[in-house]
Amino acid sequence: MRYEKGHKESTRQQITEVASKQFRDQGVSAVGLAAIMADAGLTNGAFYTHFSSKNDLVRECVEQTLDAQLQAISRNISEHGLEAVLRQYLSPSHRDDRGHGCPSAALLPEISRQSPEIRHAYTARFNAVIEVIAQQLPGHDPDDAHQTARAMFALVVGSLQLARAVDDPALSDDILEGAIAAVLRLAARPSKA
Amino acid sequence: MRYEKGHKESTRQQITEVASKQFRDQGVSAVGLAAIMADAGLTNGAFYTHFSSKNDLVRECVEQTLDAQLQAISRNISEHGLEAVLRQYLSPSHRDDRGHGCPSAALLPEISRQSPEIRHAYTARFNAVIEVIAQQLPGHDPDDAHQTARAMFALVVGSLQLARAVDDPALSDDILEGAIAAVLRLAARPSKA
DNA sequence: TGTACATCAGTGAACGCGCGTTCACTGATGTAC
DNA sequence: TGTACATCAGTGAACGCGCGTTCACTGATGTAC
Repeated sequence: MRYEKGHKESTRQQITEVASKQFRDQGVSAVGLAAIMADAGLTNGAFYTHFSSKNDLVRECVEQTLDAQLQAISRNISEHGLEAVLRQYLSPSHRDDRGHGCPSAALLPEISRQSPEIRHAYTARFNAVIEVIAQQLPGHDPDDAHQTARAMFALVVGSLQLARAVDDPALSDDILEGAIAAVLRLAARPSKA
Repeated sequence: MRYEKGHKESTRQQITEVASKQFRDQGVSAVGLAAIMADAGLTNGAFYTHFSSKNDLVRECVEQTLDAQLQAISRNISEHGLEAVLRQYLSPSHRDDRGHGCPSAALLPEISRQSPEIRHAYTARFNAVIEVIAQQLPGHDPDDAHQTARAMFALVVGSLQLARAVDDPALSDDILEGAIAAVLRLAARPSKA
């Protein structure tokens, strides 16, 4: 072969990584394939030897970034605990680095407008991360733990989005800090004591 | 004049309403001016007698929809109370009608990528709605009321986005119900009792 | 061993189309003299 | 009173450009005989 073994797979991975960053930075519909391919060091036409369509690439990016996030959260929770993960998620450095951050915070409204298979891929991974969070809520009965975990997730995603949207740095910091306090309150308190 | 008095203003309003719906339905960057103008019953070129650019239209839409939402929330809170507003916000009918719903839930990540003036307009109106919510939290001291109000807002926005993104109707309903319970817990409980 | 052919990742130009924006023009009305 | 001109919301074609996608081609390597 002209290229060493695994070359095509690593090129595909390179495209996916570049695209995942650009999608989170600028939004899925605002990024064109030409910009992605140029950033990946390739020309336009090569795209279709790796993906069948832009939708196919978006699905791959959503799946990969969510899988990576799930792994990172699982590892960090078992190593450092839920509160440490929470503080990292709601940190200024995460807020200021959309391109490598949480896909839900960067793309949720767009995900709800994507194709059925992308929404399906999102749903499965959302449930997986909720499962991991729910296991950190031992004071709650199982149903309540899941409900609470979903609310905690919604709270941190919404807060990160708000912290990124407002143009007042002090307010942005307050949003992050207030969210940490609120999530800890939700986590600490079973709804039926 | 060829047109009755107030004609131009009502045309501008018509464009803004059509655009606000389409932006929330499909996202700002996915909607073109031609589609907006066609829906408003006009041709392409007339756009620039009303707005100086697409950015100008987006700013107007963000301002108007947020102002309308603030008025609606204020009125409904004083008439029906915070919990009723909450239940309406997190209702299936709101979830299923993006086009006429909360601009934050439909557009937050995109707002964070818009021009400085749009982010500034967003910030002012975000603070206004937080003020209204904070006044409904009498058990909290002022700083805590604002922090809690922000967390409540982030929670409902994030939950509505999640309820729209997942492809499992039962899960979507559970997200909305769990969010109601969680927001009420945040509202009920001062962080320092 | 040498040669003909198959493979295949990637090139780069082109497809039709829609984008945001510009502009010469229309035509109904109001105003000036 | 009649006529010439100003006003202005809206028309519709066109601008240059980028979109997602297609496709004939390249050229280095592997395989068959």
